[in-house]
Amino acid sequence: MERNVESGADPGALACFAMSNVPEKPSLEGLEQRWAATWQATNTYAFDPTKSRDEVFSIDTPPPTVSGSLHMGHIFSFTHTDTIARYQRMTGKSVFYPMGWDDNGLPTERRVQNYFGVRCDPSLPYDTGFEPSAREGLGPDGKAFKQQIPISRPNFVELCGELVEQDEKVFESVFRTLGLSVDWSLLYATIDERSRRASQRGFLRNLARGEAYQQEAPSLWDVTFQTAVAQAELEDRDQPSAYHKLRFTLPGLEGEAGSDLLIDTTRPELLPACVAVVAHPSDERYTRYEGMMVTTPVFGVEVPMVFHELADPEKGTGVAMICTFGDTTDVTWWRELDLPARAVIGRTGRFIEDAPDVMSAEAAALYGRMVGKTIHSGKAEIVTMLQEVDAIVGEIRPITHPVKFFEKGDKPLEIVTSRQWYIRNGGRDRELGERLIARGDEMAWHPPYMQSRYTNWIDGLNGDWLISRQRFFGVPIPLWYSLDDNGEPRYAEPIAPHESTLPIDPSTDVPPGFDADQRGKPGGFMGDPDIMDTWATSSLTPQIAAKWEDDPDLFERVYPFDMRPQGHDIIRTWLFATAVRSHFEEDVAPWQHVCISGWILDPDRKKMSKSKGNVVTPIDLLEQFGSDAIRYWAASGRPGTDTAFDEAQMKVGRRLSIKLLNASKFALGMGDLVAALEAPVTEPLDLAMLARLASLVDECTKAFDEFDYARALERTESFFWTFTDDYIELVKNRAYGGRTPEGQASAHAALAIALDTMLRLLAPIIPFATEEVWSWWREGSIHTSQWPSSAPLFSLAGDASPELLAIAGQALSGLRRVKSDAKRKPRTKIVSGSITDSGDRLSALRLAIDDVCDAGAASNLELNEGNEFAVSAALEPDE
RNA sequence: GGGCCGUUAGCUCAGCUGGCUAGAGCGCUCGCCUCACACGCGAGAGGUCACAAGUUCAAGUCUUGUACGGCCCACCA
Repeated sequence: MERNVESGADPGALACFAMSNVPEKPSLEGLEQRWAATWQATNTYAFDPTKSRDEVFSIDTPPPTVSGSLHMGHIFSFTHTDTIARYQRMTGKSVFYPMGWDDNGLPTERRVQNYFGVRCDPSLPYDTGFEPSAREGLGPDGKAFKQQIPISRPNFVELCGELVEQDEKVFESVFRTLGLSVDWSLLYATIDERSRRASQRGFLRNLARGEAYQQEAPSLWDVTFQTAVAQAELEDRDQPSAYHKLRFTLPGLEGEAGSDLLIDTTRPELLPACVAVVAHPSDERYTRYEGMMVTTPVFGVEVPMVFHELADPEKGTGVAMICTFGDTTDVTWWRELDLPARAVIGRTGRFIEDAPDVMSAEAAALYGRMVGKTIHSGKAEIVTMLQEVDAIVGEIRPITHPVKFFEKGDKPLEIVTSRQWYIRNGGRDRELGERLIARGDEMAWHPPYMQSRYTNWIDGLNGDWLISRQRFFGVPIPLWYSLDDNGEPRYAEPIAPHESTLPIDPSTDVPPGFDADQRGKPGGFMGDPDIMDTWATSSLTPQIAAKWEDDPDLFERVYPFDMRPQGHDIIRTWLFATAVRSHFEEDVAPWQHVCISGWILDPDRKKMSKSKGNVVTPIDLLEQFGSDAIRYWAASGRPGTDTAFDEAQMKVGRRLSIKLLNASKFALGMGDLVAALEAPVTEPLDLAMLARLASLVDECTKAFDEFDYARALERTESFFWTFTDDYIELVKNRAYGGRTPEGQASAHAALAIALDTMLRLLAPIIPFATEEVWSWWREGSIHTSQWPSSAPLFSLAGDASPELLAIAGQALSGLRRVKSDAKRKPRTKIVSGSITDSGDRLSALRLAIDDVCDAGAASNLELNEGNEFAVSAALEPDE
């Protein structure tokens, strides 16, 4: 391996042998490329598939979404995982650490649209010659696209694959630069063949066992993406809206004339979809109208007055109109009160052609004024119509209220009735929910309080998991339906492929027993047009990574996984969905340990995000500070804790790495430290340092065993600075041979042992600097070396008091202070002085007094017993 | 409204099962090119541990409550 080796022109000495690998001027620059290449070339992190289950540590990494670029949140949490992987590897485990790319789904579709300026139109035929003419969202004229070119689904999927491949190369490069000890030969992508096979197999098995089912039902629908979405993908956003007080007509009671019934609504445009009005069953203002019909304004449709607990007497006038469908409460009322459906909003978010059939011809004509309009302009139209008949009472009152959005969408969700596939998740089955909650107890949560998010989410579920999506780029639902004589699909009898044929695409593959030319014809068949939700595939990452069914031997050795690292924001989605699948498929929790990372906050304590424009690209930071420095920053963030993006902390990490190089250079300059590793340690100060080191090893081992990389780092770092600032200064003279040969040999041995141990303690956190130093004097990679053991260190230290190092350090500090207060140089000689301290501490200090005198350039130090620690000294005259 | 987390020096945070005279780094002040390191070294200033009550010989550390901040969920008439 090439290195800046000095010429060796110094005719000096054999002693230079040990120095021969140490650069004249150690530096962090270039370590990432050099060592990443070496690790790759020598398969340093290769998983050994012959190891038995108890010798394996397996990690189920959630594949990052390949939608453009990595952000600091990835760097943060992947570093956490990597420190654990490296620790486990050093304890002798064969670490199964695969990487995956989550490349199917909407983010990729959207990125392809923006990048190539296209959109998918499934009705178009495949264009074999299609070449995207534009890149990076710019048209041929260099300006942003005004219009997207429609292309066929196969063309669109091709472009997805092309773009994803480019992105994945960039991702891999960043992760290699960051120093992730991933076994890249285990790489998978959620759209690759193995993932599609596992995903479809998983679904078909859910179907066979009755855990998956289809249903024609109202569900939340994104009108922009034109797909159904699941509960886990929702978020609330505050939106401006307005109360409209509508005048319905109540029937006359006991011969009285009819009267007005006033109803507040924020969605007057859904009036034609009104199927009932609802009040609370104990609300006496309305209970007397039970069983009667009220009349809607404008359309004059008669709807029943119904009663339900969810109607809030305090809200508005205490009575609400039930429309199909304005919100999820409407769906509940509609279902529980067995009301008819009168849909008016179509899948595109516009008013549909056909007026509800309960309308009179006259009403239908009025409805005609809304047909084809968006929700927004439909609302304006109905307000006009209401005003024409004086059916809006008082002012329209603007409000702001939370509205459900698809987390990736920018228009409010509508509720549309459609046929969709679901997987049971306990949302409609309390017993199943309880069993899934119990699965959470089978996992050790780090930090423990994160388990409550899992439990709370299951407790709050209100429906099963909707997994079908009306999109293009993803894993297809692996089913066909036979067509009856009228060409209508028999949805109740789906045709499933045999598992051995997976993966399939029902839009091109032909079901058993049919010919290709029967597609779409009466008596023939059709493929299910939908793809699966991205979570339906990524919930199987343990199975995918472990090569489920494709490699049963591997599966046995890694599943269930030891560790699942992830952010707390995806507990409700990824973690939960994965638990559901493993519960059904393997009847087990998918992991033994769940390690939750926090978020990265910008210095103003806000979550960093692209929209806020406060995102810094990882690669720039890796280059600016060095990978070890960035890893240091990441590893400083305690498990589960949101952490500020802090360049100051990265500088500290860089400083630590550089210091490690320099301190190592000093130690290795002493002579043959490999031989010194076996030499006797005799000096009390050296033994005290080793006693401290032994305790440190225990602390770090315990911390890493508890997945607390941050604690391990903090302890090691703290010791390291004491080591360099106090210990090295104290023994420097002795190590150079300023006292006895025995004292020198003892110092060399202690330096060698301490360096060897500290490098290994730091290796999981700062793999580059430690590997660099390791290469100066040790064989092989530090990352496949053994994690330090405290026992030999305790044995060496014997009954030496670890306190001595601190006592001597304080004495030295006192001597320095005298010089600092006198504004004299640190090397100024102390001609006489005294140290006052307790008897116990003084008797300890006596054991290292020569080292203290040497480090302080002091002679004639008196030790006086007293209550207060104090140092006084007379300095040599100023020149 | 329900749940969870946090509140310790100007800033970012340690402080594990209660025993400290409350620590670190950054920043700040002063000094220093000391033969590993000026991408450095040394010294120093700086805190009634959010507030209140309680348990205890002893509380930053345990209990209860309050305030403030954050996150998740529920709340769409």
